[in-house]
Amino acid sequence: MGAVSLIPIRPGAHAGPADGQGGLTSRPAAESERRDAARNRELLLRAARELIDECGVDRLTMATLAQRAGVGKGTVFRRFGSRAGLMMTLLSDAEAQFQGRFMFGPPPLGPGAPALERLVAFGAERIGWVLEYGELARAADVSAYNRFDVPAAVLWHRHLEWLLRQAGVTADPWLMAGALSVTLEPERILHSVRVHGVAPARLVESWRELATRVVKGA
Amino acid sequence: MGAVSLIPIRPGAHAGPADGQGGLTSRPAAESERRDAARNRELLLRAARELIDECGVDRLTMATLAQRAGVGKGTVFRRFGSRAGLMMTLLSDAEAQFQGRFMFGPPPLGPGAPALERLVAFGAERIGWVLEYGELARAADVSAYNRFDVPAAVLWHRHLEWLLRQAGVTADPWLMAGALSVTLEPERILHSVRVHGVAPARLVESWRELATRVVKGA
DNA sequence: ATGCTAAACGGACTGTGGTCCGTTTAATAT
DNA sequence: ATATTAAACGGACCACAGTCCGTTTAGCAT
Repeated sequence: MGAVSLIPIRPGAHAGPADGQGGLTSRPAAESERRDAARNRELLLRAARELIDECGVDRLTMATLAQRAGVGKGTVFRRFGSRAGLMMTLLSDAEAQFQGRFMFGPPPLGPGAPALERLVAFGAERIGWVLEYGELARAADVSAYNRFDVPAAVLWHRHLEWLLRQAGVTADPWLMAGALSVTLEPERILHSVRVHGVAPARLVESWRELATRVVKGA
Repeated sequence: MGAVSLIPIRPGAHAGPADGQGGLTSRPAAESERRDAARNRELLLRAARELIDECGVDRLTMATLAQRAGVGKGTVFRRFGSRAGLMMTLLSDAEAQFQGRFMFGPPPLGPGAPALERLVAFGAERIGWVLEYGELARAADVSAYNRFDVPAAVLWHRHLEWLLRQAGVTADPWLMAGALSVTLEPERILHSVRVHGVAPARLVESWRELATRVVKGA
C-alpha cells in the first residue's frame, strides 16, 4: 500500500488541466507536464505545507501562498482550480493511503473479515483519520451539494453500500450507506471532539452501535 | 400553533442587537425598537423576499439587498449580522411552526404517540420541510462547526435524544441523536432529490428503516 | 540556430461578505 | 422648544476567492 494510485480525489469539475488524471498523489502526476509547471507545482505544495504548519490552515490565503512560492496568483488557480482543490491535493496522499487500506489492506478493515466487522473497522479508522487530517479535510470541503460527488466521497459511499449488501441489508442500501456516511463527516466528528469534548473512543463505540443496529436491525 | 414564540433561531454570537430576544418571527420583536430601525427591518425583509423570488436565494447579495431596500449596507449587517443571519430570520416563521408542531402539535409528530412513531414522523416532516424551505436553509447554514450550536439545531438534537431515551435506547443517546440528526440535513436531502432524483417517499422510507433499527436494534 | 505554437504565466481586476467610523436622528429629559 | 445622548445609519473600506487576458516560454520541428 502507499504509492498505489487508486481513484482520483480532486473534484472533476472546474479545475482546468490541474494535474494529469486526477491528482491522486502529490508526485509527478501525468508525466506530460512542462518543466516550469512541475517546478511550480512543487514550489506551491512545499510553500503551502510550510504556511499551514506555521499559521494553520485557516490563515492560508491564495495570495500569500502565491507570494511565498514566488509565482503569480493565476498560476495557483491554474494548478489547483480553487482553494478546496489545493486542500484536496494536500490531502491526497493520506486519502489514497486510507483508500488502499480499506480496499486492499489486511482485515478487519480490508477484505477477509465479515462485512459487519469491516463496517465497524471502517468507521473506527475514519474517525482516527479525521482526527488527524480533519482541519485540512474541512478546508477541502467543497461547498454546495456537489460535496457528495467528489470522487473520494463516491468511493466510500460505494464501499459502504457494498458492505451493507454483503451483510444482508436489503432496505435501500444506497440511502443507508449515505446515512452512515454523513455520520462520519469531519464537521460532526471534529465538533463532537473539539467543542463537546467527546472522547474518540466514545465516537467509535457509538459508530459500532449504529452500524450493528443498521445491519442486524428490524 | 403558529404565533407562539418558542426558541430563538438565530445564532447567539455575532449579531449585535439584531432583534430583541432572538428573532424568532419576523414580527415586531422586542418592542423597544426605534421607529427607524423597525421600518428598516420591515423594508429589508420585504426586499429580501422580493429579490429571492425574483432571482433565487443564491443571487441575493447583501449590497443589492441594501440598495433595493434603500438603506446602507451597514444597516443590513447591523440588523442581521451576516448573510446567514438574514436567511435564518427569513426562515424563522417556518422554523417556529415546525418546532411548534413537533413539541406541542397532534400525534404522531407531537406528544401522545409512542416514541418510535414520533421519531419516524419527525423525519418525514423534516424531509418535507427541507424540500419546501431547503434552499433558504442551505443558505442559512453557518459554516464551520458551530453549525451544530445554532439554537434550532440544539433543540432538534435534544428532541431526538429525548425520543430515543423514551424508546429505550440506552446506547449513548446523545451521539445517536447526533447521527440521526445529520442524516436529515438539507445538504444531503436536497442532493439526493435534486441530483440523484430520489423520490421523497423513498427518503422517508429509508428514514423509517433507520430509526426503527436504531431503536429496536442489537 | 530559428521559428512556431500550445501551454504556462502573472498580476490587474471583479464580486462579495464583512468592518469601521464619522454623521444623523429618535427618544427623552429639561 | 431645546439640549442631550445612545442608538441607528451609510458608505467607504478591507480581505479574499476567483477570473481575464496580454505576455512569456518550454518543447519541438525544421
